[in-house]
Order: sequence, then C-alpha cells, then structure tokens
Amino acid sequence: MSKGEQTRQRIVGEAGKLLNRTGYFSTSMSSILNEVGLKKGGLYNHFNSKEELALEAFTTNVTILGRYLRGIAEKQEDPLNVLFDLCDAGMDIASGEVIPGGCPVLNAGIESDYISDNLKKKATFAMERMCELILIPLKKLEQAQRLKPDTDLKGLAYFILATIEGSILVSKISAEKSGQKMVVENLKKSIEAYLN
Amino acid sequence: MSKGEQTRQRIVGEAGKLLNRTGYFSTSMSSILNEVGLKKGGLYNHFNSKEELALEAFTTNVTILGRYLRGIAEKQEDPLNVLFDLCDAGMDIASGEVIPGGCPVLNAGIESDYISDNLKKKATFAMERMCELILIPLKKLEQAQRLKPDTDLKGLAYFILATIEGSILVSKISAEKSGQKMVVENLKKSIEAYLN
DNA sequence: GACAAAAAAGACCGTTCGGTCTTATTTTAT
DNA sequence: ATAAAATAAGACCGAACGGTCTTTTTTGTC
Repeated sequence: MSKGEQTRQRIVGEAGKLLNRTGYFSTSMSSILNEVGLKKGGLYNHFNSKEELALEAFTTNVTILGRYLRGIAEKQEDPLNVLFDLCDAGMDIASGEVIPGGCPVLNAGIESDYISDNLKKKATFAMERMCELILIPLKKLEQAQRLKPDTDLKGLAYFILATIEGSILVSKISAEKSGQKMVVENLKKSIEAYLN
Repeated sequence: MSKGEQTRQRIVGEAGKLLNRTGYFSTSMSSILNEVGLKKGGLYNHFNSKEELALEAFTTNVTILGRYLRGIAEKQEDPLNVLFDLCDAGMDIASGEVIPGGCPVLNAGIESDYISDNLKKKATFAMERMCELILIPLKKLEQAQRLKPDTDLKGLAYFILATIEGSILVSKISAEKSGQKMVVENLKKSIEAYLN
C-alpha cells in the first residue's frame, strides 16, 4: 500500500471517529486536520470536500459496525443465542467500544436529513442491512419451526432493530444508568414470547 | 400580553420548529430570523444568544409534546388502551404532526452531547418525564392485577419508550414505508405478553 | 398628544468556516 | 542517482457565522 493510500485511510479513520462523536456540522475540517496531523493541502489532496470525506467516513464506520455484528453472529450456533447476542451488542455499541460516539446509523441518520441526499441514502441502506442481519437468525428459527406460526419475520426484525437503537438512545440521554440494560432484557423476554 | 411578549413567543415557536427540523448547528440564526420575519436587532432584543434561544425552544417543544401525550392518555379509561395509544402516538410524532421534524427528545438528544450541558440536561429530564408518563398506565394495570407478577414496571416503561423512539428512527431512515407500523404492532403484542 | 420605554432595524465586527492554489517536499520508479 | 509524480505545506480567499451597537420606530401610559 502506497504512502498516500495509508494517509488517506488514516484520514478516513480519524474523521469517522470524530464525526461520529461530534456530528457533521459541529465538526470542523480544522478539528479533523488537527486530529490527523495534516494541513489543508495534505487533506484536500485526498478529498474534494467535507461531504465527500464524511460520506466515506460513514461508509467505513458502517463497515466496522457490520464486521463487528457479523463477528458476533458467528460466535454462536444457536440462532436464538445469536439474536440475544445481537441485542447485547447494542450495549457495546452505545459504550463506544465499537466506534467512538455510538451507533453511526443512529447518529448520522438523524443528521442525514439536512446534510445530503447521499448520506441519507447511505444511512437508509445501512439500516436495511442491519435489518437483514437480524433476519438471518430469525429465518433459521422459522426453518427449525421454533417460531410461532404466522410470525411476520420482517416485522419482528424491524421491531428488534428499533428497540436496539432505542436502547442506545436511552443509554445516551437517560439519567438511569441501567436504562439500556433494562430495555435489552425486556427485548429478550419479548423475543422469547415469539417462540413455540 | 404585551406586543414584545407576543413577538418573543413567536420567535420561540418558529425557532422550535426550525431547530427540530434541521438541527442546532445546521440552523443559522439568519434562517430563524428569516422565518420569524425579524432582523438581528429585533431578535437579540429578546434573547442573548443562539444557545439561550435553542434552550427555550426545546423546552417549548417538549411542553407541546407532553401536552399532546397527556391529551392522548386522557382519552381512554382502560390503561391498556392508553398504553397502546401512546405506542401509536409515535407515528404522529414521526410524521411531524405534533412538531415538525419529529421527536425533539430524539433529535436534540443526539445533538445535545456537543451543544451544551444545559441542553443535555433538559433532554435527559424530558426523557425521564416521558418514562413517567408511560409508567402511569402501567401502575394502574399492576394495581388491577392485570400484569404478570414480578413485572419490573420501570424496566418495562423504558422498554416501551425505547421501542417507540426506535420506531420513530425507523420511520425516519428506513426504506420500508411500513417499518414503523410493524414495530409498533410488535410492541403492542409484546406488551400483551406481560398481561395475565 | 406628549413622553418615556420598549422593540425593531440594519450597519457593523471579528472569527471561523470550507475550500483553493502555488510552492515545497517526499515518495516512487527507472 | 535522478527525474517524474505524488503528496504535503501553508498562505490565501470569499462567504457565512454569531453577536454588538447605535439609531429609528413603535408601543403603552399619563
């Protein structure tokens, strides 16, 4: 990998973390420059605009998130445990262990409305992908006839996804330290209610 | 009410809508000025800073939201129906019927981290209030012994709140038009599983 | 209707923003 | 080793930002 490519990836990485922590509009190019240790000429040699950088940084964040979630999904063979672990993963995401600042789909998704159509589309796409990820163990459960008949898998997947994201929000702004934990435990219980 | 007070409230109202739609940092004072139909001198005669205005605007938004939710809670006598209606309310909130831009607790909550401690505190407080609002019908259900024994009311309230907020997020960034509806229906089903 | 006080106007300010461009340096391939 | 090409530096730009201040207009009161 060329020196330039290395630098480019360092920029994307640092920008991704910073943008996820402090948002698109409140994060200045100067602060990104400062984080990366470059001057304007150096950075704009790799990217044409803030938006272009933010787009790529978001993609990278989503990739990291996806890799993390898929890693979790692989560690368990029982699809129900996979589902539970994905619920728990919301807590690691919220704590910033995966990406500083929490869930990029949540953070950038809220802002994306007034940043650009491209980012909005990327956020939308990322959310669909997350939904599909949840759908995988659900389908396995269905195939094993462990789900109650007539269960709408897609609806259930969106429900789980929404609650996980909601739990991240709770951890972010609730005063209750154990708020997210309570949400996740109740979500698991609710999932169990869909089982035979 | 004096003319000045009228103007002041018009500013707060318009700023509240605009800030909830387009966020704190991407909303300029100029755009607020433009919306209200005032010049700088006119606005800064009522507020000392953008942050001060945003704080008050957020408070107003939360008041509107609270009034709306309490209004819903009063329309039903069966606490279970109240709970269901509160779940459905998430859809009106998401559509911008209550406040343009969706849920201020979600929107400002995400941004509040990097705006000011005061806003963060206000968002936190607002979320606790929403949780308490959900807790009211839950307590009534418990008193009527309609809930399964050993149900953790607070945990259940946070779970419901998180899922409602998550459903608003889904409606905001998912490609699935009926995504939020699916989440809400599954939430209602999950709540039923807590009943005797 | 006069007069004081409140409210609004609008020119103005320093700063920071994202972005450009020329120059200098470093990397890479020969 | 050298030349060409890639990369970085840093001065520079116009625009927009939040905010101030003096002046003008409007409002409410006696």
